Formats: sequence, structure tokens, C-alpha cells
Amino acid sequence: MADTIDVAERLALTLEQGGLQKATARVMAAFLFCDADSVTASELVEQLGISSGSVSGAIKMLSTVGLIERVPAPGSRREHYRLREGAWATLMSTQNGMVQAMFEAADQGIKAAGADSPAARRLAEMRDFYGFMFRELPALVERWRTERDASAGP
Amino acid sequence: MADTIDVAERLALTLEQGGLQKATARVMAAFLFCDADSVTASELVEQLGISSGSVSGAIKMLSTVGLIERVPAPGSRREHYRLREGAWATLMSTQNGMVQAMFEAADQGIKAAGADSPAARRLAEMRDFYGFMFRELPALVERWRTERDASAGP
DNA sequence: CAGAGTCTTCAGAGATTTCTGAAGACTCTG
DNA sequence: CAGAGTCTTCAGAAATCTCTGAAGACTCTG
Repeated sequence: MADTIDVAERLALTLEQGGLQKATARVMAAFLFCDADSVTASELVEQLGISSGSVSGAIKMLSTVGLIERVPAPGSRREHYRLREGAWATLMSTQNGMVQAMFEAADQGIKAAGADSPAARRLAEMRDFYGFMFRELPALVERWRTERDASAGP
Repeated sequence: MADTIDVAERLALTLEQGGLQKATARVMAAFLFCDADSVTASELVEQLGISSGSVSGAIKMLSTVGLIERVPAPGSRREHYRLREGAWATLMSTQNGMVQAMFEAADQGIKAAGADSPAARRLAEMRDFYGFMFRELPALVERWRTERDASAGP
């Protein structure tokens, strides 16, 4: 049977595929797998065997995209962090920015290409697709929240 | 007003953000913006000022993920390629593999972590979210196809 | 089936990204 | 407000990724 550390490292690898850098991915995995409710930077340095600079950068990045948050730390000098509630939904919403960028790139392309050219037709398909996704993805995420709350609620 | 080449290069930059490598992104943009119905490798080498090796690699990659296809080239020594119909929908389906990978990583994590630990709870949220997306994204893409055909049809 | 033209592969150069580690900024405590 | 502890920044080292260019494989044509 697979050891917890192994599984965590494998999950980190998957996150890396998704575009995170190595250190950040491993920090993220640590947030998922840690037993305690919150983690400090120095714990991560020790557990993962990476430099404090890397941890600092990873925490900054993960905070920026809304995956983790600072926990009010009563009586401790060290900052505590934890995974945010609804982090994954937030992440998907962030990625919707990419979808929007694709939409806009296509839209500008259409304006630059001749009105009835093959290029304009191709770009129109691209624009329509990403326009559709840009409209529908937030609704999908919202539906997830609703269904989840429904099954957890009463 | 922005020149077509500029707009194409900017779109390439956006594709790069999305994870494509530079040469591949520029080749993809060329497929979108070209005036003809199909393009040859040597045309891309010339237009973009990159090596034949890079073009070969880019074409291979874009073919693999289903964004472009070989065009039966009547009476020409050179291979012709073009953007595939429905390329964007295909691309999104491909990316669904990533969603599946996240689901599976979370699932394995739950098995490895203690049943009632905080880690298991966090991983369950992750698994449920990506499970939901994995189920719903194909339906969304399908809906796009349907709506598109409806408005283009009769 | 020889030859010309085109495509693919791959080792190494080059560019880019990422990590480290130390210096210094910041923040509590006594 | 001095001092200890923690966090952030950043220049340079290290690792990684990408591109090139030439060699050779492949495929048509005459």
C-alpha cells in the first residue's frame, strides 16, 4: 500500500503538470495532507527540505490565487496558514481569466483580419467557443456550490 | 489600428500563457490567421523565421492534441495542414484529462490518509469538486456543439 | 530504382525558469 | 526600545526547457 508521503508527492506532481512550479506544488500538497489544522512556514521548510525563500514564494503565490489563507495565530510568533474553504472553486474561477483572454485575443483577431476571410471565420469559431465557456463556467461552479450545500445542509 | 501580425503575435503570447511553448504557440496562431485554407511546414518556417525542427515538433504536438489535421494534398510534395473543425471543443475535452488526474490524486490521498482525519476531509472536498467537473464539463461542451449547430443550421 | 525534395530526429547550444542562502526588514516581547 | 525570532527579498547558482541545424529517413517522380 502506498505511503502517505508518496501519495502527497504524486499529487504534487499532478499539480506541477497543471502549471505550478515544483516547490509550490509540494507546498500545496503539504497543505492538503497535513494532520494539523494549520501549518507554519518553518514546518514546511523542515518537512519538505526546501529553502525558506522557496516557501515564502510559494505561500505568497498560493495566497494570491486564493488557495490558502493566513490563520489568526493566537500567541504564536509564527504565521499560520491553511487551505481555504472552497479553494478549488476559487481556482477554477481564476482559470476563467484564461478563458476570457482567449476570447479577447480571438475578438481582436477578427477585427484585424478581413471581414469575410477564412481567418475571420476560424477566429469567430474560437471567439464563440470561449465566449460560451466564459459565460457558462461560473454558472457551473455556482451549481457545484449549491449541490454541495444541499447535500451537507439539512 | 493594430496590424494583423501584431494581433497574431499577441494571440500567440496568450497561448503561451496557456502552457504552449513559444514556437508551438506561434505556429498555432499562424494556423488561425493564415489566409489560405491550409499551410505547409516550409511556409511556417519562412513566415515565422524558426527552424524546420521546431515547426516539425509543433505540428506533431498540435496534431496529437487534435487542434490541426493533415489535409489530403492533391499533387503537392509538401504536406498540408489546417485547423480542425471543432478544435477548441476538442482541446477542452483534452484538458478534462487534467481534471480527472486531480480527481484521482485526491481519491488516492483519501485512501492513504486516516479515515477521519482533517486531511481526509480536505481531500474529500477536492475529490468531490473535480468529480463534479469531470462529470459536467463534457456535457457543457456538448451543449456548446448543440447550440452552435442550432444557430448555424436552418 | 536513382535522384530530388521534404520531413523527422536528436545532440548540443542557448535561453529561461526556479531554487537557494544570506542580508536585511519587520514584529513582537520583556 | 533593545533584542530575539521570523519573514521577505534578491542576486547568483543550478536545473530545466526549448530551439537550432545538420544528418539521415522517407516518399514521390521520371
